[in-house]
Amino acid sequence: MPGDEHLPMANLSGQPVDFARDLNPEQLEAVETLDGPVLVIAGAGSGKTRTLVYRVAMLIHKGVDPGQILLLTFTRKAAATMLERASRLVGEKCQEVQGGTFHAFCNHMLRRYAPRIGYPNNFTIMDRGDVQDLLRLLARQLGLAGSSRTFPKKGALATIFSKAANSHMDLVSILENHYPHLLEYAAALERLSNVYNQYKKSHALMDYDDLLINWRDILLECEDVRRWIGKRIRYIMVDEYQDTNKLQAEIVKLMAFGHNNVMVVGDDSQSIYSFRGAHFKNILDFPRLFQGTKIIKLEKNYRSTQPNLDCTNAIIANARQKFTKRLVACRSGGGLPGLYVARDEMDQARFVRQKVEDLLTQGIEPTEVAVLFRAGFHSYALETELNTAGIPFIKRGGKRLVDAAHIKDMLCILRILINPLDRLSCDRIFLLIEKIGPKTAERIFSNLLSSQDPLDLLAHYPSKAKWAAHIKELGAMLKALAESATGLDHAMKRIESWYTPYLKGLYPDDWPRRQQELTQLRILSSRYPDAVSLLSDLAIDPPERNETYQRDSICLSTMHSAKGLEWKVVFIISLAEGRFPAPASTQQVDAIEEERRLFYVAATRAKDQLFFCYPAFINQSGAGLLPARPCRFLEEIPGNLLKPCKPHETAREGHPAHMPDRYDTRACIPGNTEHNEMPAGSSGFKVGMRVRHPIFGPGRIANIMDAKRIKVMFDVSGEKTLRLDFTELSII
DNA sequence: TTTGCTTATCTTTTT
DNA sequence: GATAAGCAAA
Repeated sequence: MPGDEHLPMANLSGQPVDFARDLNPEQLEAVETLDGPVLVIAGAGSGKTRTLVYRVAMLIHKGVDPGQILLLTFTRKAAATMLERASRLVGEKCQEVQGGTFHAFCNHMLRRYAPRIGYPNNFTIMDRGDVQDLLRLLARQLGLAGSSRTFPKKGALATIFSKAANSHMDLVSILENHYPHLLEYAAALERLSNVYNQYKKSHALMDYDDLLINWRDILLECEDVRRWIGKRIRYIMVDEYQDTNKLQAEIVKLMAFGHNNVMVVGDDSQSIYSFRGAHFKNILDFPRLFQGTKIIKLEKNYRSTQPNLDCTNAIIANARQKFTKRLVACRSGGGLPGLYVARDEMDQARFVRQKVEDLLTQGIEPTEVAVLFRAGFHSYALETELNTAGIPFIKRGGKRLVDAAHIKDMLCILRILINPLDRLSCDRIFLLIEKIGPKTAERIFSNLLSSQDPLDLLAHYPSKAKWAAHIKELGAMLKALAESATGLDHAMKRIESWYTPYLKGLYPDDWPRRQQELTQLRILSSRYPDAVSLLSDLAIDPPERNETYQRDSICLSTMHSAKGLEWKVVFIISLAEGRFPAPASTQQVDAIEEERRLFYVAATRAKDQLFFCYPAFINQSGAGLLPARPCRFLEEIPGNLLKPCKPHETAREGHPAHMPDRYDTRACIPGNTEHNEMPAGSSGFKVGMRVRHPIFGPGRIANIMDAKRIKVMFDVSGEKTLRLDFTELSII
């Protein structure tokens, strides 16, 4: 690239940006292709972010107005990080670049254009919990709720409706494809779905999907908006494109009206959000959506050391779907990833804690250490361990601040201020008051419905019942807040002082802890001008629960939330069957393949050191402590690519006494399977046992036909009948 | 009608 | 180990 053509840019070091020096040829090509559709297929750790950052810098360098650049990423934080890095290259101008998530951007646009489709600008966004509550209410009203024990639960309902919305299919096809056992309820679900959609429209409510659907519809129906946005935004970039769905692809296409300057970046082997309607095929469909797409592949891995990459390659090599690229490592050196077989989850937690302590004394920054796991609750034991050891951590994923009951209570007051006839919020608040149950709450609400001024009615509620005084107090506060324009800050303080007695009554044991979270909420809300923007932001971009701003915290995260991040040292824990892959995913081959990609995502987060860890005994709900096998993906990694870790000497002292003596941790190390090989023809097999075949892989015994023949349902290749005298089946 | 008590049931992942 | 649903008493 001829550097002298470029005006020198003022980066922080005072040196002009040297694109050719800082980027490899493929990255450079992506950065320099400014016009037309571009698809960048980028492997894990291939400098995806770097490429996007430099492209933003290049666009600005070429004189593009920063306000005309849109950077859509998976989280708002990711966008902020990228723009911060870009501003180090080209200065402050980057702050004008539009950046954020799809949902946040759609929300932003809808606050302006919602009236086009019959919504007010101050519509309320429902999070998943709100949707579930509303569905339960509507199902009850339709008389569907108690109709049968097999009627889908509210969570399942929300998932089904959302899937239909995101994948552009009608309800019946979704049921046929994914939930055949619910087909008998097709008519009822259809009715519920219609009622739900109508209710949302008539009550100014939108769920996450509506943010996308409604913005898409406005773009489709209003040519002037389409033209306006096409002029307003000249360059669109989308990160993590493998995790977008059809709806989002449509929106991108519509917004690129008139210029088609779209660059999407993604990795089909890291697609882990199919439950949200994403499919890795979407990224491969991009060239068909945009004629003349330039395809660039980034296949060099800059993040990980070779031994780590050998492991991750082994994981993805067994995927059924063969992926579009092959990763080559750039870094050399580094030790083998460690494998620790813990006795149970307590021991696992101790191991991680001790390793972390070692690392910290070695001078590794806490922020360079992460512990990853499949589900939020897998880290409970570790959290306790770290707390007692005094090691600060932040947890990503799992329970959120806005899920806490006391936070919801506070926010419901704000919602009532925006819309006094918000049925669910009113219910929630009325039920706080003593002697008001479901029936009374409903009666009060129906009175509100038929009144001219609902808040005024509350403030002077005509009733001699014990609870009436509390209702009046509530009404008076709401009325005062609605009529005064003293700002959100003041309102939050007022609401909190109203709520405090309820908080103490509701949670006599731990109200101080909860009150701290209320303070956290107040600090958070002080950054917002009004309740509408606070509520929509909380719904779209929920803050971490213990965002304590501790700089020196290690990170505990679900594998999903670790997407796009990297650390020097990464522990992946609870890699035992029954924990990972998620038990719910082991029924379908597609789902298992997604779990594999998830494992791949997790393992590729490590720069230097990687530790796999699993407990040999896990606590299964109800059944108590059960022996567990290592996760199937872990077993697929050749034993010579891993280094077994020994437990710490000090850890030994604390061993639980109930562990069987004959249990030998070496037995579970992959590659060391002699111990459990069954002699051919042995009758040691039982129906339901998990077995492994040298070619077909893992499976479950479906039937034992006679002494020599056995039927096995293999996880990947389906049911096979095997002759025991010819095969080497091992129990796993 | 509300409330308090018991029991069963599960636990993916997230914008 | 939290949380919802079910049942009996106030």
